[in-house]
Amino acid sequence: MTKTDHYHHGALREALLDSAMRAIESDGLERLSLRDLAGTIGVSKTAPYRHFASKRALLEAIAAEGFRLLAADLERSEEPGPGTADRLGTIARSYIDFARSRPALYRLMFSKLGYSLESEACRLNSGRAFGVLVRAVDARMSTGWRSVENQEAVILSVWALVHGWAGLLIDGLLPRQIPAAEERWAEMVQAFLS
Amino acid sequence: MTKTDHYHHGALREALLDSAMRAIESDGLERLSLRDLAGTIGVSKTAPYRHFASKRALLEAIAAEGFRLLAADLERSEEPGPGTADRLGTIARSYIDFARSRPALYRLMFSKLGYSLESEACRLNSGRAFGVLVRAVDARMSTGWRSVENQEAVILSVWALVHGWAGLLIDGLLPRQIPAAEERWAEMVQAFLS
DNA sequence: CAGGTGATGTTGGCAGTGTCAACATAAAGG
DNA sequence: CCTTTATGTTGACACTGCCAACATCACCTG
Repeated sequence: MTKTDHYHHGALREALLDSAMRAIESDGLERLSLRDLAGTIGVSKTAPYRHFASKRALLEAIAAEGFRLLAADLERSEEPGPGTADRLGTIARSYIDFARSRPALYRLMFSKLGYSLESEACRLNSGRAFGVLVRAVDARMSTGWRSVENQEAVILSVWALVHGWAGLLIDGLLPRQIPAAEERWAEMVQAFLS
Repeated sequence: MTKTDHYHHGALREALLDSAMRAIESDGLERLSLRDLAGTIGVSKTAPYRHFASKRALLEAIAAEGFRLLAADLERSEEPGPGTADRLGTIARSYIDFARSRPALYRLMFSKLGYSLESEACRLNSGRAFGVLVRAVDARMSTGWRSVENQEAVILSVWALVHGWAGLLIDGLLPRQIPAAEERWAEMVQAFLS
């Protein structure tokens, strides 16, 4: 035991979040163990409790981080660029890419069992993500349209469609030869908005 | 301890499935404990292992039962009756009603963490449920249409939409004043199919 | 620069969990 | 009647989240 073994880790909170996200992605959420996590990081079994009041609190923080990442991805695909033509399509692709690249995190974010909603950070960042969708649908529909109610329903429909598709994809319920799924999505929205 | 306390329960398997379904619906899936279950039923902690190889096996059986119930509901709403006009709408309502009345079960069915797919019963009954959807979309589109590929994409789109909406509903992500959600659904499909 | 104070990490322990091995009971069938 | 077999019980093990008591160290104030 050299003197350079730090008694204090220095960035345990970040290390925990990071390790936990990696762990749920590789072994599944239900196999996540705080003790294992601490062990892997090289810290004692109860050290995490100095940064998170409970396992649930850790998961809530992870979900919040997930919404932050999702919002960031969506906002990036909202920026003006080469593919500005079909902005909604681009956003949808980002959304589904996110769910696909971090399926366990995505499931956790919408589990409600329930992490998510209770935390302020979750509400804030999911609001940001939702905002991107709202703006995109707004832009597409702005050519004179009906009630606000109607608009809300359309937005939710679009969200439900993409969210549902993401779910089917990451839960392995789609036949293998449907890479065209996302393209089809674009058609659907187009059809609906006309 | 009277002599009439049966040493053998008689229908433990069914009692376990039943109690477990009730328990996950009232306390959440992650709080389900085999020992508690056994205790509530009035049997020793390891008795369940005579009927299920593991907790996971129990959950798989529950998921299978869920798909059986869902398939039954959907098939019932397929029968000729008063509301045969908009069959797809009726089926969608059944689907969403199912998810809403048994949210925890519905989540378990699509968890993949993962129960579901591996079991034969799950595959069979989810196939039955999917068949109902296929037939309904078929009927609606049969007025001369494009490729089979296209048809498949449409079916999956419809499923994704309803599935996604169910998810948003049971995870409490929809603003409270959207009871009109299901009606909007009908509009969307209609729009898409035209 | 001394010393105390608060944030961070550790040790030991408790109650609860899924699961296995060994044993007990009772219903069924020759 | 006696054995077989399905079913249920007991005891134990390794693991979990979490709490209380203690250790270490960075930092601030005198």
